[in-house]
Amino acid sequence: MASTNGNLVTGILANLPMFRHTPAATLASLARKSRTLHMPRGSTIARRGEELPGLMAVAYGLVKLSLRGEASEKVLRLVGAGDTFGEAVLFLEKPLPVDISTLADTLIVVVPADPLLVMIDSEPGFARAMLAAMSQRLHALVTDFEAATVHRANERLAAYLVSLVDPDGPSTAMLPASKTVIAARLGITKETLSRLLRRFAQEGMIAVGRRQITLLDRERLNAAARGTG
Amino acid sequence: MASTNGNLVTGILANLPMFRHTPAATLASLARKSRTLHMPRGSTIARRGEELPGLMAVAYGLVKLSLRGEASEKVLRLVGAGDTFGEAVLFLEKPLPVDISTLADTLIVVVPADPLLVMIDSEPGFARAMLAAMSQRLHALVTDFEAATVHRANERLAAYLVSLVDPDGPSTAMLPASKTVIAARLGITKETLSRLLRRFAQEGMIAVGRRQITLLDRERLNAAARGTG
DNA sequence: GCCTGGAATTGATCTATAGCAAGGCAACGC
DNA sequence: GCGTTGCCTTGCTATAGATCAATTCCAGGC
Repeated sequence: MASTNGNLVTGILANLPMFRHTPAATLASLARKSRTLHMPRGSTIARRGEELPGLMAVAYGLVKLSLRGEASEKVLRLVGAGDTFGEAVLFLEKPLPVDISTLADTLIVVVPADPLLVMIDSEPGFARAMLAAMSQRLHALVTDFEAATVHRANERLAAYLVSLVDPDGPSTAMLPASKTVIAARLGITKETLSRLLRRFAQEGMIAVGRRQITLLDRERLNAAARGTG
Repeated sequence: MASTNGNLVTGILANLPMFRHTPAATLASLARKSRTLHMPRGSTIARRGEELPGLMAVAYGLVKLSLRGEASEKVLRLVGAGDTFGEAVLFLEKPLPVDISTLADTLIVVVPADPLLVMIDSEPGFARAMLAAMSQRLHALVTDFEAATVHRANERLAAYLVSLVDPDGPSTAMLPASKTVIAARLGITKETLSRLLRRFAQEGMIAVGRRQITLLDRERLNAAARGTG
């Protein structure tokens, strides 16, 4: 469905870091070539092996990129409002290496590949913004890779909990998804997550209430994240 | 040390995929601004937290990018002749997330960041080549991530062994590094690697001689890599 | 040829985390 | 209210792979 509400789409694009320095006119033109994709919670957007119709920007909702081994799954990334995915497959002939689905009612802006490729050559600074975005993604992946391979489950969880809350704000945060999904994100089973949360709570480091987590002792959590606890 | 042998450097750069479509004159100019870095086996090129002086292209030798947890280490990537590293940190303010050292006597061409950034804006097609290179890297990392998190040690090893040999060439290949390093690359200990190799050999899937590996049954190896064995 | 040091093998344990099974709890429709 | 349906929790057991501890195997230097 071609968007009848160009302003909305333009606004969403304008707030993405990679378009921070793109002139308004160019952005409006890009928005006109884009379309929106509305998906209810639990929909499959694409499966491993398929292709993506363009760069995907999440306007609202929550998208899950995951790897599936028989039975269990590993969540590679959760993409929320104001974030994008699909950059890498734009510039490559390769098919998607992940499954993509929604964890909430979600609106996505689909920016087709062609105008983006044109912009890379014509719009000064855009290529660099895109490279910076991809570098960031690469960096984040390396960090996750490190967590998954050299740190243990309790360290990963501690680091994750700390990352959930604003460093100098209140110590309370909501989990962005169900504990089952969070567990898959952390590369552990829901059972292990449950046990670790209880242990942390018993040790007085956190308090848990449904999806709400309160950090009671950030010092010790940070130590635990480093394996120094 | 500024290179006194511009031809050599130009040739090395010309053979990198990302410069495939760069005009010879531009390449020569870039080569003039580059320098070479000769490091004996076992040298540390940079440590986590430091910065890199530019894009690093390996002319000959072998470079190891690794993550270190106390005691054990995980090898993220082995970079051989004709390959590059350090792209991501060029476009980001972030420090290196890995330790970098040489596993053999190595010559590196260091291409400083500034002229590359200029080329991104001025040289049509170069930005896209760079984006393609980074996409490839991202894709490879996702593949490794999947291997490390959803596949088991024997599956990872089977997949790795298959990837070592040319699909329609001879069934024999040399390990690119010591078994200790290969083990760290696969995210297992050298002891486990040793046991798995023996098991594969006993089951008639491979033959092992020092660093030489011969695949005797690719079918079963592929099955093992998929966990279907 | 003989030593010497790093790499590889092998065996004997140990442990973190998975897997299974059986509830428990909150939310929602009727 | 009261089942039904999805999470989530909790206890028990199983296991892949790590860790510890000896050897053994080479390759290179003298």
